Amino acid sequence: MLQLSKKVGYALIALRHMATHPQDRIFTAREIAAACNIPYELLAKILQKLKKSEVIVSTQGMRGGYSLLKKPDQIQVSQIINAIEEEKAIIADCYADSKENCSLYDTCTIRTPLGKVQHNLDVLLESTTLDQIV
Amino acid sequence: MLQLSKKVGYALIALRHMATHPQDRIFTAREIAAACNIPYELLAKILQKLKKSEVIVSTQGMRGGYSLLKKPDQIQVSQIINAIEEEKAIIADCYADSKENCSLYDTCTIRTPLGKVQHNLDVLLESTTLDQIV
DNA sequence: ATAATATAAGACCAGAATAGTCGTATTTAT
DNA sequence: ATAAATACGACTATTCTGGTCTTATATTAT
Repeated sequence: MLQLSKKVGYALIALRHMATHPQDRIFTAREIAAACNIPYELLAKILQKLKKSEVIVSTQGMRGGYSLLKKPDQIQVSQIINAIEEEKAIIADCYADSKENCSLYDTCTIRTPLGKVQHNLDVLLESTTLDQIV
Repeated sequence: MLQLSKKVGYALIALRHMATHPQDRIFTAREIAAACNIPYELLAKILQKLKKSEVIVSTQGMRGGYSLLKKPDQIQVSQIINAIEEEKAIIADCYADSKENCSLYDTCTIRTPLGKVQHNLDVLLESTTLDQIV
């Protein structure tokens, strides 16, 4: 519960691997998988998602691979999470879908405060960048 | 991902229901379930966990039920989560279990920073209390 | 041109976690 | 005694996740 998935963990480890080497280097998925002991096929999909989210760039074909698009201090943890866990609300929405179900009042007073918690969480994850993890 | 479970949501909704009524009232699980449109058996187990974690108190037998043990501003969101999701790490640990797996260096540099994120998350959830959600 | 090496993409499966149900025991007021 | 409530644990079904496999496409070396 409220735990980062293994995929996000793998993403962080892989990005860290890239960040701790010269910035212009190109890394193949296979190389990172071997170095970090991550299942290759799984990592390949993770890297593809990171590419779609413009965290890294790829060059296809022989001698291809991936490299960081931004500097580590420009890559937010929230961005990495969102790249892999495509767009879910961090905090659950209110489950009651009509006024009568849950509340005697007209205004839903649980959705908004939960949203605040979510927002605070967002801010926290946005303010943490890759360089703080490397 | 990084989403509160439905159970935690139900717990929050139920506690909110109790907090918006006179503090000395006793609520039956069935009453709350009906009012908040939550499956009764599921809510019953949730309330039992909240009782074990001393968020609410119960009186057994006929005319029994549950009532808040503390005032809403004394009930932390983190306490509610922990009551239901028995003791899990919020942020993933480092998955590499030996030096060779992940890093060229001796010290694991990913565990500690992630721990910082986790700590910030803990602080956030501890500093949010039920009264802010009601 | 052809072969080799790489990303790209999607189907597929197994195991874990979650949500929800059911049955039964126990407590207590009437 | 009986009715109404909590207490507790087994069970099921569904969803999520991690991981694998297959195929297609792009690029480069030869």
